[in-house]
Amino acid sequence: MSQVTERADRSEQWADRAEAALAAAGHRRGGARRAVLELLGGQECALTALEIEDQLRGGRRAASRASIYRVLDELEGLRLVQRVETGQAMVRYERVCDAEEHHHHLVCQRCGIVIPFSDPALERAISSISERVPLAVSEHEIVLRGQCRDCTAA
Amino acid sequence: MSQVTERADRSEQWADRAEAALAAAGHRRGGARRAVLELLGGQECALTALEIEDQLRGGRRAASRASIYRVLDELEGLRLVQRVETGQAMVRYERVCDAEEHHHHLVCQRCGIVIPFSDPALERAISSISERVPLAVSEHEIVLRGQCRDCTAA
DNA sequence: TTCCGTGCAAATCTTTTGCACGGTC
DNA sequence: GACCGTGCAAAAGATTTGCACGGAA
Repeated sequence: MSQVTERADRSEQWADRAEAALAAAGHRRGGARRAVLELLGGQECALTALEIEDQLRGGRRAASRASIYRVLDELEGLRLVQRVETGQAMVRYERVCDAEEHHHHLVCQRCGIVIPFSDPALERAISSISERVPLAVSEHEIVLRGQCRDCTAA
Repeated sequence: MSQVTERADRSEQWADRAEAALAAAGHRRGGARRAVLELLGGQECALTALEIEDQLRGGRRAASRASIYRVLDELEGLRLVQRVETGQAMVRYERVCDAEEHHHHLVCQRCGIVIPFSDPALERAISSISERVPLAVSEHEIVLRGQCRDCTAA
């Protein structure tokens, strides 16, 4: 099976799993939500609410901005989606996935591009800290900022 | 010299150094800016613009919200202040200090309290990553979220 | 005297909310 | 048929901007 197909499968998996979780939580189905789920499922990294709105208007089924925020909020509550604070004007959202896909973000301060990265040693350091800190840690977020290669070249 | 006095000195140092940097960058003096500098200099951790406004109105010299945002923006540009994205509604700001005071943040998702922490192993992991990543890293930010002891007890 | 820093008020922009309609269960 | 999800429009809230005045250089 090709990598592309694998990814498509995994995306569908996530959207389906999310819809099942929503149903289990007592939610009904709806077009706007399904569209957001499918879009997020196919994304590797974080999108803003406005990017989601644009992409949905461009393809699939359009959804109103209010519905997008509502869906994202529900999904965040169920831990299916997480917010990413890139330090730009808007909050970004991405699907929560299994440990092996867990990642953090690089943000270019010039062009704003967001690039995912992951590092096992970093995760170990975080776990270790989490045990020694006066807080029951349930999640962590790491952002590295700087200038990306394209912007450095330009 | 007592710890308290040391801290007071360090705060003044920061405010003075910041004012010098501002002057070097061609800025004139001003009351609102001085008030913000003195307040931030005396803080160990990050404040929101609105918290700054409240504290200034309570003591020292009051400053308008617009001026506070303008001052924070200037200071951020000069790398004297850094934004902290705690994932709450508002951005927080804190003074940038020397390496030994460099820290990150714990955020309670229930009560919103922000607690600083630091960890050398974590910094090493970050430095190591910074060299291997497709971005010229100039800063990093780490936030651990969870529930603080008070909220767990309550 | 020139120009910048400040305050006030208005504008901007993201995110949230109230309400009515239509679809899901 | 009851209730929830959705869209629209208005509201809310943080941050930014335009403008005029007073103080710093």
